[in-house]
Amino acid sequence: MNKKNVKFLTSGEFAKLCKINKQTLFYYDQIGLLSPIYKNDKGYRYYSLNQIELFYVIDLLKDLGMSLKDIQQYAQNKSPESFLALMYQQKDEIVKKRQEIEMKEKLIETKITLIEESLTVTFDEITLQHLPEATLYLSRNIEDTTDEEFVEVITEFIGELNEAQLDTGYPIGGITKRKHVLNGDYSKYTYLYIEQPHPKEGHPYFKAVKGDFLIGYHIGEDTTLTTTYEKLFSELERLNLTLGDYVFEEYVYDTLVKSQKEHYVTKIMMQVIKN
Amino acid sequence: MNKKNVKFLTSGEFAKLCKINKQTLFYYDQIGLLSPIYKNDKGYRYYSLNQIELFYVIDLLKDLGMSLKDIQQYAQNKSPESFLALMYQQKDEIVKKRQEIEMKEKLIETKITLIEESLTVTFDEITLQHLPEATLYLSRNIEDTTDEEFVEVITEFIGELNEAQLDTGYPIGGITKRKHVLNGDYSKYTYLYIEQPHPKEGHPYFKAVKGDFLIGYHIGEDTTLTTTYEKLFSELERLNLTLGDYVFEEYVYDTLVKSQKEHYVTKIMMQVIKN
DNA sequence: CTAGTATATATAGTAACTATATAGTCAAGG
DNA sequence: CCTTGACTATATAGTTACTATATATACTAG
Repeated sequence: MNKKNVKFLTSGEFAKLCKINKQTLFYYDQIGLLSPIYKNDKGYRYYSLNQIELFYVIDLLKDLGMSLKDIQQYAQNKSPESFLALMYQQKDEIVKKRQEIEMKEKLIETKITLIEESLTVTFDEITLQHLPEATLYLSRNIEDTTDEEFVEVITEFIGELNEAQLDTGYPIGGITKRKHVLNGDYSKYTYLYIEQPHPKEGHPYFKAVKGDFLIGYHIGEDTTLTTTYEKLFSELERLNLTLGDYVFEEYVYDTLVKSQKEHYVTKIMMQVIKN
Repeated sequence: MNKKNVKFLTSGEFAKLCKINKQTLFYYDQIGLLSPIYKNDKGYRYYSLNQIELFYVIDLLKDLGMSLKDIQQYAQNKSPESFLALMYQQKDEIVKKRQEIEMKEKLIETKITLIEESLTVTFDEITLQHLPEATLYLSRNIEDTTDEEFVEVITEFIGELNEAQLDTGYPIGGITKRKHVLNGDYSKYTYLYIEQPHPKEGHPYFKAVKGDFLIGYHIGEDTTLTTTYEKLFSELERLNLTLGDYVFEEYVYDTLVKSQKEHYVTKIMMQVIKN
């Protein structure tokens, strides 16, 4: 790229090429990050075509979280070697970034699936269903934790999900043991869990779930859960079923899609044994 | 997720969980984007675990370029249906974003390859090499364009590269026809080109290059290119070679890795025929 | 009861634009 | 030659989304 038929580009043309605001270009010139290679006596800026390469790299580094100041630090002290070092550093960054994006893409897909599914459900019906095998990632036991321990456990749990990219957009649910449910401690969870539709190798604490479940939905705040549990119990009796080892509880609608707590929907899945 | 052993989280705990600054949470509360579900009489904020889902979605939307105001617009008017619509919209966004990241990842890899390669080259040597087949993506003919037309063509060219994701980090080069080179119009390019190491299907204007090339490097500004061209010509004569149809010119070092024009390096590849 | 670590609000500062106001430049048409 | 319209410029103010600081209050462990 050079002279002859390579005319210089005005600020407007170069901005269009870079697909950014002309003012931004002025700003970059002002802070000395990306200055036109030539300024005429009237102060008009002229850029060369190959300066777009530098713009692309600035844009890349910015995208990877580098501040303009840090980028400038490099730009002031250019060399093939330092550029190479910079690229090696940023390679790790971008891999991380790509994985984040991929996770978020999965999150969107899961949310779509879940909400679409939810729209077909009649929340006031209690149904008996056979659930297929599902893999759950479990937290540590939280049956008898103090408040601080509990916070510690969930922080660790959420941390692990992010770390190992196990948060796929499925809701975090709670598992209650039969003995607590029978005791009326409906939400004295023993574990927190998150479903793993595509379980990864090399992660512990997985647990397969399958069997018959009595499924009901609670509409309203958690504090009023009792009413729905009672309905489930009478249905249990009516169908001559015995409560199994665990009850699973998870939000269908919560802060994400409803503004008022009275409209929250909790799904309750009771493991049952047919007599 | 609910009461009993689901203690509320303080602002500090929730911030840690979300991996953000506590101040940011205050800010989100202030603008009404993400408020704690409970505030005690001392003004202490308490968040529930499931509010992290909302935070994740806010974070996602922010990442996809939505402003907090726009996010709030949705948040104020939540419903499963509107959330679903939002997710469908953002799915396209994130696919675009992922492709951008993938392109930038490739860009980094290419830059690494190119710079490493360049570090092994002795710039003051002229060599005769047989170049393998390479696929180039060409611009429209720019042989006899006016300044405005030229700007139009390169804007279109760069636009196409972005559009079709053909900018892989390889430099944009120029092709000069023999007749112009013999005329001394060394940089009266007929086409601009960019190498496509992994050519995609369905794109026109591709051109395969292979054969014998006399390769030299010019150190310094474009305006002094003549000296290197002269050296190449005398080498051409010494080796009893005839100039082929095209000469390729591309930057090895430019604005990206060198601050001063005197250190720019241009690679000149003359197609030659052995007599 | 005190020390240390939380929490809160209020306000100011920052990065990276982004918009506006004002003025100079330039090429094309009447 | 003059005017019109589309460009260019600088200077400055405004915006978004934090981020830091100062000050005060509250909880908690020894």
